[in-house]
Amino acid sequence: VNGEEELMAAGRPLDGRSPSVKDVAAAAGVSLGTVSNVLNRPAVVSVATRERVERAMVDLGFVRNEFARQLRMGTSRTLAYVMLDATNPFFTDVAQGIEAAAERADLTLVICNSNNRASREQAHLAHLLEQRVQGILMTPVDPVAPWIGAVADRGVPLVIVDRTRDDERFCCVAVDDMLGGRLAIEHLVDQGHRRVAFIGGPSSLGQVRERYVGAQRAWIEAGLPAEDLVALPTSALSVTEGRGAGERLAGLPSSRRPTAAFCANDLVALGLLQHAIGAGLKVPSDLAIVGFDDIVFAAAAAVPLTSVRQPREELGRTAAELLLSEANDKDHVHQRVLFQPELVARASTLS
Amino acid sequence: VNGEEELMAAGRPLDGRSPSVKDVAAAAGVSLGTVSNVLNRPAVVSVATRERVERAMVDLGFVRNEFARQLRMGTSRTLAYVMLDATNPFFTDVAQGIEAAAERADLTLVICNSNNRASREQAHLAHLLEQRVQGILMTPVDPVAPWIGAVADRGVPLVIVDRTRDDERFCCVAVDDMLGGRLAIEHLVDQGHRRVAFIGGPSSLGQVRERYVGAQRAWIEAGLPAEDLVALPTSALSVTEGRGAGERLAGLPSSRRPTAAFCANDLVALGLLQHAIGAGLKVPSDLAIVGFDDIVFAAAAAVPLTSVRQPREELGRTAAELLLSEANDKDHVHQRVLFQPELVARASTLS
DNA sequence: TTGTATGCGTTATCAA
DNA sequence: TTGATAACGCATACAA
Repeated sequence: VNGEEELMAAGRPLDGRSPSVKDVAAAAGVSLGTVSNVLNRPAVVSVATRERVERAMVDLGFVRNEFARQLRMGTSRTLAYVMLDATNPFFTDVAQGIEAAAERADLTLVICNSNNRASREQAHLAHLLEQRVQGILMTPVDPVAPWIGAVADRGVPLVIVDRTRDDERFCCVAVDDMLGGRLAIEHLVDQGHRRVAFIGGPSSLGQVRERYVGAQRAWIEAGLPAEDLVALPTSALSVTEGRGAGERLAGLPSSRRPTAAFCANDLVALGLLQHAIGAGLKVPSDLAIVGFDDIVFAAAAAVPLTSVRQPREELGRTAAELLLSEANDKDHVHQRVLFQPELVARASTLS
Repeated sequence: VNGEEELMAAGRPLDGRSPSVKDVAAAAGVSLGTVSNVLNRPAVVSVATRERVERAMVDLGFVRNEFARQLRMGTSRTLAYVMLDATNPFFTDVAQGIEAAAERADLTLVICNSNNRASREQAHLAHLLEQRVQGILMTPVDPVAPWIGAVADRGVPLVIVDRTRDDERFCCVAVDDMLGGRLAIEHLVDQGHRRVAFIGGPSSLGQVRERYVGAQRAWIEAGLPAEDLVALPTSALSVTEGRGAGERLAGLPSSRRPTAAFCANDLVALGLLQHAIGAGLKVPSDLAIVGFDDIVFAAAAAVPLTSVRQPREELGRTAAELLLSEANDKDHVHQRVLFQPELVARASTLS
């Protein structure tokens, strides 16, 4: 009788849907619980039946249904990183650091790209909450957006990466942008520049503001007149915007034209550099350029780019570790980690 | 009695777990089915109760459990892209194209990074199958890996991006790498080069092989001796490997040293360029360089890089559209789409 | 060592 | 218009 059932079960068609533990159980002639044991506590089941079940699994092409599994278990094994701009190598390096930490903890990392749009960010966040992810790392479009706090309020561990927000509800891992701005300006002043452009935007980006403020302070402390640090706002931190800024810079009357530019990131700096060279300017003698991030392409640029280096992978790794700490340690206390950037001087400022 | 129950329900603690439809129903004093209706067919429920339920939802901070939802529905609303190398701007551009198409179809895209490792790729794929994703796009480490066919056999729509494989089970979207290799070599021969290096690897990468074969054919057809197209294998397509290849190139006896290099991608080309400039070589007069992909940083390089351009976003978009077609159209027929690359000549080869 | 029964949170089918 | 109830596939406590 048992054998007959087995044959019938094995022959039963699955009409398109993928085989479940129940199907495997039927095919192997065992109970559903035994199949589950094979999956989760193989030690507890006899070798003979285990082999029979495993055989049935491969025959049927059984694949665990993660939804059912995690519905039952109540928690998922995935981490998420909501990235600000997937085309910026800085963030992909941060993601590498996160991924390394996630892999060590045997968690899967899914990466979402908000592409600098608050609406996308919000949509991703909502989706991730519905997915009951273990935790979320994010580089927000705007760190003070209310929905970020809402995530933390729901009890989902959250870590802000490369931004800060004075909030008791989550950890932040960032780089001291104000110091970065200071380093850039001190270097340019050291090199003898007395009129400098700050290029970057939009000013809604906190890191742009902070880099600018750091630059301003260093400028004032050097005893230079405030109006000689001229801000050229851009609408994004991209190569294209950098090129555009180059045009506007060239359009300034020579009396007011800066001899150096501090760009809010390397993409802008590379765009500016590209435009400058195209316009026949010599870098650094006609125009010195400092970038920010020290992405891998900065050193390979037309003129190797002086840049403010951030510890990219370490940023990601640390953020992931804080997230895991929050998820696992009952007495985790939120921290605000601030890394120190360092200036890497190259040909774009060294005459 | 009803009011009393409502109060009791509202007061019931959730001991940490997030509120479910049941909790919402209790808090709103309605049945579970009504809550579900509010979520899925709001038109069918009266305004008064709907508002009461919605109020209860925000009060409790209700968030749909995607696991339960999709367990019930049988299918998820997510697409996945298993990327080969997240730090290569080429692939992030492809991902942008995919994402655009996914967004239009109201699907969420999750990005996984195999980081050039077959084991990671396999792990990601297994996880995605367990997640019951609607479909998978991937740029495989090795297109003939058996587990790729296994995915298709399970009935999960799959599209190979930027690689080809002669297989009836899925679509491929790629660029004619052989033509790309041909274009690069024809251009270099046009420029008068008679000894050229092909730099790239590992040769297990089909696209490296194809670009090489295309180069070889064009070389032979130009009537040049086969041994004057010298292959310098690398162990990866990275900036670092490009620099290393530069050293090996410099180490060749001058009689056998090529006057030009065709690199299997732009990262290698940028590394080579960096090394060449560091070694005091003039590009292109001492060494001409052609890259592949035309990533955004190619034009901004130390010497703007001649490169073979691929339609990156279009590649991604087309792949995603084929995937959606396979997922939705009953009579979808698998296709092999091959885009034509084009050579973009810049200073690194133009004297 | 194996089988049975229950529930996770949701949607869908009924009946009321 | 609403409420009761049955799956979805899995893991587990408990019974055998």
